[in-house]
Amino acid sequence: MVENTHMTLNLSLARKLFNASSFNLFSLPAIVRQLDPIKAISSEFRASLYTFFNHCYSSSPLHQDSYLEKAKSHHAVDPDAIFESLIDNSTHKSHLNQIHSQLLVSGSLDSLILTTKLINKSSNLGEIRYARNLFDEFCNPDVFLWDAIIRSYSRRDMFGDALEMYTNMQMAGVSPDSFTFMHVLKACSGLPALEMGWQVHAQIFRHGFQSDVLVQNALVALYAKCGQIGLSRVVFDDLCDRNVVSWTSIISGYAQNGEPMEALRIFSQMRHSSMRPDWIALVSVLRAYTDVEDLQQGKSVQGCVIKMGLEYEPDLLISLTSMYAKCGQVTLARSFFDQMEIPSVILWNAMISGYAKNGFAEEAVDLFREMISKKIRIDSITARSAILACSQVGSLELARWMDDYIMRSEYSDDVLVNTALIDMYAKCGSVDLARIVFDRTLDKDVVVWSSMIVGYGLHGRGREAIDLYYAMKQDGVCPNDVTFVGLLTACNHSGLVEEGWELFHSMRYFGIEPRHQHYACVVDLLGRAGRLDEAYDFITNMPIEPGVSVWGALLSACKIYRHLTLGEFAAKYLFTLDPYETGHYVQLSNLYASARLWNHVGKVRVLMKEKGLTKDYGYSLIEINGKLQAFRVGDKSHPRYKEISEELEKLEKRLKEGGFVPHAESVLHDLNYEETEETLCNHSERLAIAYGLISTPPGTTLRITKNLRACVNCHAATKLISKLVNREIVVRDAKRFHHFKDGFCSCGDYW
DNA sequence: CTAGGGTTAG
Repeated sequence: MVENTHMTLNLSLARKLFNASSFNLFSLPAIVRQLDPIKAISSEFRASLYTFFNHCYSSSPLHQDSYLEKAKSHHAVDPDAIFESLIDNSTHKSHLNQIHSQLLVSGSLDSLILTTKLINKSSNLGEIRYARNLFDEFCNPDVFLWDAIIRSYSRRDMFGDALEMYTNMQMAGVSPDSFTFMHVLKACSGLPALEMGWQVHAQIFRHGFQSDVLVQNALVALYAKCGQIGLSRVVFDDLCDRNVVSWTSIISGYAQNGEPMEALRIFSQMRHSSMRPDWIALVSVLRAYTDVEDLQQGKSVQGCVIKMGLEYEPDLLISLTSMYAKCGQVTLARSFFDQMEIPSVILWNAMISGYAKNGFAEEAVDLFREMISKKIRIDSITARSAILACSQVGSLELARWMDDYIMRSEYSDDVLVNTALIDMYAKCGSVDLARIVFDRTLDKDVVVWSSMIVGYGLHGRGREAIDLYYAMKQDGVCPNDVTFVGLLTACNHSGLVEEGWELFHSMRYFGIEPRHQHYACVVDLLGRAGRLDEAYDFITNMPIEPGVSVWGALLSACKIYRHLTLGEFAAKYLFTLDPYETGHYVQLSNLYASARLWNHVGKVRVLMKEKGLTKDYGYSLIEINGKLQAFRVGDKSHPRYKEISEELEKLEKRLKEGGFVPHAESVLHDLNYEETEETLCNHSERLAIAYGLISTPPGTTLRITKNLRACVNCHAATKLISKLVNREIVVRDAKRFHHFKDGFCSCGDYW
């Protein structure tokens, strides 16, 4: 039979080829192509060929179950189909390379379809340059090929290149399709480039895509990413055939633009329409609830998740973890975190940042360490969250460890990570180490400069903060509102009243509108100079309603200068604005105590009781050999308590000999001073110092962290101690750092 | 011959 002869011929040819070349899977399509032009092939022939394929595939690194399935059908012997399957199953650039050369051998390269597939696969494997090379081999790419290369760039976040290819495409006279617009718009939102987006929008009209759901959805996302949520809404409202993506885009758009309530409103509209949300839609909705911090409602979405059987969707677990972590429900968040089996950086980041944000800094650091020991790849967000946690722990040793880790990681040049390190060192007590990070940071942006300025301010090194500000301007970097918060704080903490006043007024030259914090700093400045009436005038002339920070600054100043009427006035505002903040009551109580108005002190205590407020007990932490030890008065649980109290007695004796007299008011009226900062502080600071003295070699700097602000007595005592024992003592209180040395403090006795 | 939307952080 003729057919049979053909078959035998072809099979023998195939065998010959098989034996001749060191045969591999990739040459299979070329062999099959040699078998052409046999179109009608008998089932017997196919069976033989199938055995052949089977042999090839089983010895190949690519497992082709899907292909073997296809091979049983008659399409299997189509070489292009084999190529297609090979491309689909490639996992490495070397595979693509072999396929490419076989395409050239078999003369299939003119098949745009296969090349498009090859380009798409290259970009999915991250081989963007290779994809571009493939593209460049074509003289007349069609729209699909253009789409493939634009998509490749866009998906790799190379938005500029994507837009450049789009321009080239237009110059080549190729008409875009909906996919072109989709990817071009994605590139515009990635940059983001609103102007370009507008131009593309016009072209979309010209090409008649105004009711194409794909393109319109991309427009909704574009305008949302550019902060033009109103325009997103217009596009969304004009869309008659909305799908689940349209709804998700507008919901997440509102959530991203700080309008979570509107996002949730649209979600309920969506539920009233017959549109069923999928898991991505639910992720967006959860994000909106996260911003609203409405746990009750968030839980109802969790119910929705379970009802739809999506509770094992990994990304929904991430969103639920993140939502609960952000709302402070870290235990609940942890239970979702623990449910997830596949490792995901985003999930770990959500948990770490959740811990850090809610005062569980140690847990955050532990989780970060666990991540490293489990060899889970971190990203720059992990690094930043972990660094943030370290700055809250406050241990300089931990800070050093973190810096060392980052320096050896791929994030040593990451500007955002370095900014976090600067902030961390400053908050862990060493502004000089912060400066080293600052100096090694390349391409300093305004945030890097500002962090360093804020750091100097925190430590009362106002001169250096101001010098750095001039250096920054010299460097051509424009200050922002945060820069000025740092500068003004620095001036406050260093007593640079005139400089601060001038800086405040220079803000308008940079077009920066002062915010509450800036006004509070000025009030603080004037207050420090004793110019209380001026401070009050300043407040009454503020263009914005004075808030807690402003009145708080005034009250502090009144306490220092014992200005009763003005202090009471400020306190009245504070109690209205923020009735449950213990600190304000303590401040007022201190004001009364300093004026020896003991019955007023008592009244404040009653006021606190009525509100159900309890005082925060003071404690001090000291870091010894990288370990933090906590002290509060009367706490005898420390294993070295006896030695500590002996040292303390010695210290008190030497203080007395050195002429230290405790603040008279607080000693006189034991019964009434219960709520003042003196009792709250409880001199835990001195316990920590005593422990530090007996646990470290002479001359070692002591680093102490307190939860409250410095109290007058402890501050005076610590100054003297630093001189008596010849040690530098660094104390971080709730607001700032004090560097005690030779009987002086860097704060100049004003805080 | 391609999917498109989302999650961390600031």
